[in-house]
Amino acid sequence: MLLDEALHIGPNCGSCPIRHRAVCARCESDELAALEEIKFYRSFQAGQTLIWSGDRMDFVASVVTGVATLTQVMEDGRTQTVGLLFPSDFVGRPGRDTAPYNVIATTDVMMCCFRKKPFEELMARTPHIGQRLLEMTLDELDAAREWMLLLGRKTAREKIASLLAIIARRDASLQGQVRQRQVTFELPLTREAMADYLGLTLETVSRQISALKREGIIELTGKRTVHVPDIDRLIEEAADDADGGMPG
Amino acid sequence: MLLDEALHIGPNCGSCPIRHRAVCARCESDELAALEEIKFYRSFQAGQTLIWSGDRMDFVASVVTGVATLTQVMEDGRTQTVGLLFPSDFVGRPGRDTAPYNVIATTDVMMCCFRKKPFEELMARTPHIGQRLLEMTLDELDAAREWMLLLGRKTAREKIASLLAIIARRDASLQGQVRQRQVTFELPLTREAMADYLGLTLETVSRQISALKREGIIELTGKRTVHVPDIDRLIEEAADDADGGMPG
DNA sequence: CACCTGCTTTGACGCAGATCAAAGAGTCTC
DNA sequence: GAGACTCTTTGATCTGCGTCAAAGCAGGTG
Repeated sequence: MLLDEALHIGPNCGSCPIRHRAVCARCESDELAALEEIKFYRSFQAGQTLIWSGDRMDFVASVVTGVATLTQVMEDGRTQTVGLLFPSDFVGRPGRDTAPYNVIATTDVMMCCFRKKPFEELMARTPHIGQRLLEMTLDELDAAREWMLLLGRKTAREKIASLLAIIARRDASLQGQVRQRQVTFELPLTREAMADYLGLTLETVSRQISALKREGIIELTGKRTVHVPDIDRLIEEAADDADGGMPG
Repeated sequence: MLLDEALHIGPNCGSCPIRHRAVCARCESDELAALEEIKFYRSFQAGQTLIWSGDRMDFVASVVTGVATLTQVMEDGRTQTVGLLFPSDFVGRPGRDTAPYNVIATTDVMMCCFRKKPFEELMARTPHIGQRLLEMTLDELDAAREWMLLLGRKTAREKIASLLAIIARRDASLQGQVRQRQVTFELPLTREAMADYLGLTLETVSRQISALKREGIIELTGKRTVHVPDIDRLIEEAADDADGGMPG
């Protein structure tokens, strides 16, 4: 299924689904042409580790379709996910050559990769790429800090509600939808992956999801399809101030 | 005392203590001259809130001396510090005009401020500033993600040891020291500020510090002066892999 | 079909860290 | 130098979440 998409995406940036959100968003057609020269697609299956922490990185990349996680693992096995990568998110850091985290596909994933050396040279020549990357990095920093509040101070229930709200929001924005009261989406993560992201155990994740279900805040079809009858109630459970961190 | 320093720092970037680490690090002399035109110094006392979350920000700034925190506060008062600002660290975000966090001085602080509008214009013209800011933002993102591991997965004791190790390291690097087995430094934070950064209560912070003292891993003179007889033992307690996150 | 294997749910119990409470220690003011 | 204030330490108790254990529920395979 993902391979089909790959065929459709082809080598032409003009028809790329993340053209206007990714690191290339601000590029003019000549800059885009230069990027096309050094890009290549790679696809991965759900569960595969794309990049191992400590490995040499000879490319940087954008997620085109699918979801991946950035995770850190301590020597004794304790695991913390430090970032969720959705379509248009950027992987890798210009000017560094070993990966600091594991990157793991949690669904099938398609990546648009650029060889690192030429990408860095291109960045030095074309300010639009660096500008966009700065913007995206600042957004990621904000997201990381929002997550620090979650990890440090929220209860298990608030953590789950926050995660569901964030996935619902990203899912909607990918489809360019306006904000709606009801939403339905697929969970791109196993209970264990959620636990790793939320700083919980998988048992606690399961129990809290059951509790939200019991109280009618969410409805499940199978284990992975979530329906939220009233998004505001979910956001209330997340204990975020204001609007739950809508882009602004 | 800080006011004395302010007099000494004066308008001349050439003699600035953070000249080679701050956002202006890569600037040539003409770029520096342009920055000097729009800069001004402000100093604050320990405990003062420099910036309130939600406030309009009409400047960006570098910390010259002292330490400040970035903190988020939930509606019910739960507080999480999401960043420590040491000398040379940057505050504010070009292209955004309301502050997302409280910025609080935990010691007396001197800031080198730039009016936002002219700074943004300057950034558009001089790539060196944007490049350096990207580099610094990527470093902050790494630090935020390291902190996510701490908040999500470390024990109270490991959290305290990690914080002490980080302060010791930043303190040493500010004085350009090589790595030594023994170090002594001042804690720039109250127990409560430490708790807010570590996702703990102040009582737990106090208990864990007492425990580390009892076991000879640290020694205290007064409440704030910490002597570490063997930094490697402290890093071991922090449960970081490898070298405890030395710059690399 | 029976038997995997991976993911999830639910239950019983224990503990690290939170909460509540009180007292010590340093500094400032009058 | 007595009182007030802030910061810190220490003790007693409580609780949310982790740990350990077992069973349910797909989907895949011979």
